[in-house]
Amino acid sequence: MEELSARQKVILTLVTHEHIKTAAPIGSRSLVERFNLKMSSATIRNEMAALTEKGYLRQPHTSAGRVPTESGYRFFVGRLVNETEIPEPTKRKITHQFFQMRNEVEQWMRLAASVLADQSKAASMITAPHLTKAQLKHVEFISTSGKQVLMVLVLVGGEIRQRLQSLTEPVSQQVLSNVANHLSNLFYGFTVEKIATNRSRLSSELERTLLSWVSEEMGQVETFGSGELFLDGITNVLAEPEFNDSGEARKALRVLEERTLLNELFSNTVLNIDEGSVQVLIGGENEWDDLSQCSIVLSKYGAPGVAYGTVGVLGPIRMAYGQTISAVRFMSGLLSDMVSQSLFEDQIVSSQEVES
Amino acid sequence: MEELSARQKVILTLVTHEHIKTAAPIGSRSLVERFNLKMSSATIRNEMAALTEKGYLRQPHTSAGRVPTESGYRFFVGRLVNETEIPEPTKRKITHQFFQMRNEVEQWMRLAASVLADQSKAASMITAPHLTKAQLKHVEFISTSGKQVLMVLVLVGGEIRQRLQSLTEPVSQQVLSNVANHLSNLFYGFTVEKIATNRSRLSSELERTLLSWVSEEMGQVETFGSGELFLDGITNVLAEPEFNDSGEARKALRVLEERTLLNELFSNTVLNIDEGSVQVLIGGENEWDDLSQCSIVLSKYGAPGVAYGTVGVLGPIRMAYGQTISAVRFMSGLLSDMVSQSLFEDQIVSSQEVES
DNA sequence: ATTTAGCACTCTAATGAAGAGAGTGCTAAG
DNA sequence: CTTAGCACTCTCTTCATTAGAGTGCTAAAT
Repeated sequence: MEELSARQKVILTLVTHEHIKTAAPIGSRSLVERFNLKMSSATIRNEMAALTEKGYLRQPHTSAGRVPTESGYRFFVGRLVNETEIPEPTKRKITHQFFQMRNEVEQWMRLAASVLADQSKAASMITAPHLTKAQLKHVEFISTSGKQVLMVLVLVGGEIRQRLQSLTEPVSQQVLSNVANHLSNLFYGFTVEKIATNRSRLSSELERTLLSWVSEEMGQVETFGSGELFLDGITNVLAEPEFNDSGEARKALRVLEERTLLNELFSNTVLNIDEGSVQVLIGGENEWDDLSQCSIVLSKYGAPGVAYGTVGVLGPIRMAYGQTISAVRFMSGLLSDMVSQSLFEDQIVSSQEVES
Repeated sequence: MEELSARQKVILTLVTHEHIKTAAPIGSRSLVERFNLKMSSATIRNEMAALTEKGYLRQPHTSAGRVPTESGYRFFVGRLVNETEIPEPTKRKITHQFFQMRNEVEQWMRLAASVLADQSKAASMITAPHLTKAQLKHVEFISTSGKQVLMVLVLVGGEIRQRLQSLTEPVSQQVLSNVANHLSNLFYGFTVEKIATNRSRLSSELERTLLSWVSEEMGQVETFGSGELFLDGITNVLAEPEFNDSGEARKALRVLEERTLLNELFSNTVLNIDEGSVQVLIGGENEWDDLSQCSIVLSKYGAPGVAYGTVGVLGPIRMAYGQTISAVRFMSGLLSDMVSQSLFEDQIVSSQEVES
C-alpha cells in the first residue's frame, strides 16, 4: 500500500470510526460537520478521492459516501492503541466474580464467554484450557461393574479426564487399585513420550493394557483445540444491521455450529501467536467465504508451556475493534491468571504437605 | 371449541397442510385447484367462513386467504397419526451409527442433536441422560495434592460425577481409599434419603465429612434437566421466512442461549409426560412471549425409573409437525434403547462375574 | 500550490398513483 | 345444500416523481 499523508491518516481514521458507529457510508460534508473540522468539505473530498484511489476507502455507489475497505480497517486497527479500555471498576468487578468460583473450570468458561459477549457486543468463542504437554499426575481405575472399568486421569495443571472401557476379563477393585498406585508412582509427572520409553519397567500384562489406556487418553489431550467449546452472544451478531438479511447471518452462524471449522481456525492461527497478544482477522483474511462479512479477534491464554486455551470474538467487519480487542486482551489475561493461580495453589499445597 | 363437520375437518387439515408447505395464506380457489376438490370454491368459502367463526382459521387481512390459528394447528397436530414416518432404511442407518459409538455418551448427544436438526429442519435441543433418583454405585476419593481431594461418584445407570474439594487437614491416599471402600460397600444402591437415615452407621469424623460431599453431589443430581445441553440446527430456524426479519429470530434464539430458561421449560413440562409420548407446545402455549412465534416438540427418554433426559425441537409455528414429531419420537426411542442397553450390559457383566 | 466556493450531475430512498391479482361475502339460481 | 356470478376489498408490484446527500470538476481565493 502506498504512503499516506498525516491528514489522510486522520481522515481515514475518522471515516472508519464514524462508519463503525453509524453503519452508513460517510460523506465529506457530514464528516466536517460532525467533527467540526477546520477544513472545508471540498478538501475532504479531494483526500477521500486519494484514499479511494489508494484502496483504503470505497464507494458503495457513485455519489454515495465512503466506506472503509479491508485495507482501511486493517490500517485503523493497526493504529488502535489501547483506546476504549474497559474501565477499571468494571475490570475489578469481573475479576472478583471469577475468583469467587475458583476450581470450577466449566464455570469460568461460561462466565468468560458471557462477559466477553457482553463487552464486545458480538459472539464470543472460548475453548477450555488445554495441556500442551500432558503430564500425568495421578490415575485411578474404578471397577464400575464386572469388566467395565472407569479410568480417571488427573493431569498436572488440574485437568481431569475420564474414560469408560472394558477389559476382556473381570478384575477385582483391589487389583485395579494396586495397579493404579503403581502406575501413578512410576510415571508421576511423565509426558506421553516419556511413558512410552519407560514402559519396559512394567511386568504384568494387565499393567501394560491399563497403561496403554493412559497413553491413549493423554495422546488425545495433546491435540490442540479439542477442548470443549463455549459460545455466547450469538444473538448480538443478529442485531447488527448487516445481518438483517438472515442469509448472511446463517452463513456466519453455520460456522459457529460446525465445531470442526472453529477448531481448525484455532489451531491454524493461534498456535503461532504469543500469549497476551491479540490477533485480528478482518473480513476475507480468514479462510472461509462464509465469514467474508465477518471479522475475528483471537487470543491465546494459559500458563507458559503447560496449558493453553483460545479466546475469541466473532462479529461483523464493522466491529467495535477498540472495545473488542481490549476485552479479548483483558479476558485472555484474566484466564491466564486463573490457570496459573490454580497451578500455583497446587504447589502451595504440596509444600505444606511436606512441612506437616 | 365447537364441533366440526367431517368436511370442515378435511378443509382445515388441507389448509394447514398447505400453509405449512407454502408459508402463504390459502384461498378457497387455490385450494380447490391444488387438490382437485369436487366442490366449488364458493362451498369452500362458506366452510372457511365457519372455521374462521369457530376460531380455527383467521385472515391476515380482509380479502386475503386463510391461515390456521393456534387452535387450528392444535387440531391438525391432534389428527396427525404417524404420517411422514422416517423411512426404515434411514432409521437403520442412524441406529447403526449410534451403536458404533457405544459408551461415549457425549458423542450420542452430539449425533442425536445433529440428526434431529437434520430430520426436522429446525433447531434441536437435547439434554444428557440424568438420574431421576440418584443411587450410589461406587465412590472414590483421590488425593490430587495435599488437602485437595477429587471425589468421583459413580451412580447406578452409569452416570459419573466428579468434584474437587478441600479438607481442613491433609489425609493420605491410603486412608481415603479405605473410607471410599467403606462408604461404597455400606451405601451401595442407596438414594440420598436412604443415606441420610443411615448415616449413624458411621463412626469417624472424616467419614461423615466425606459422606456429606457425596450426599450434596447426589442432591444436585436430582434437579431435573441440569444435565448438559446439546444444541444443533440453529441456522435451520433462520432459514424460515418468518424469521427473515432478524428481530423475531433474535428473540427466539436468545431463549436457546439462556440455558436457565430451557431448563425451566424442561422441568416444568417434561416431568409430567410419559416416556415415548411426545408433547407439542404450539405458539403461545409455552410460557415465554419471546417464543410466541415458535412451537416446541418435546419428549422424554431414558430407562424407566432410573435415568431420564429430554429431547426436543424448536421451530416456527408453521413447522413440519409430522416429520418433526416422528423424528423426535424416533430419537427418543433410540436414546432410550441406548440408555437401557448400557444398563443391560452392566447386568450381563455382573451375572457373568457371578458365574465365573 | 493548496484550499475553497460553486455548480452540474448522479444515485438512492421515499412517496404516491395506478393497475393487476387473489380472495371474500353475498345474493340468487340450480 | 351447493354453486355461479358479481361487486368489493386488500395487497403487491410497477412506474414516475422528488427530495436529499454526495461527488467531481473548474475557477477563484489564499
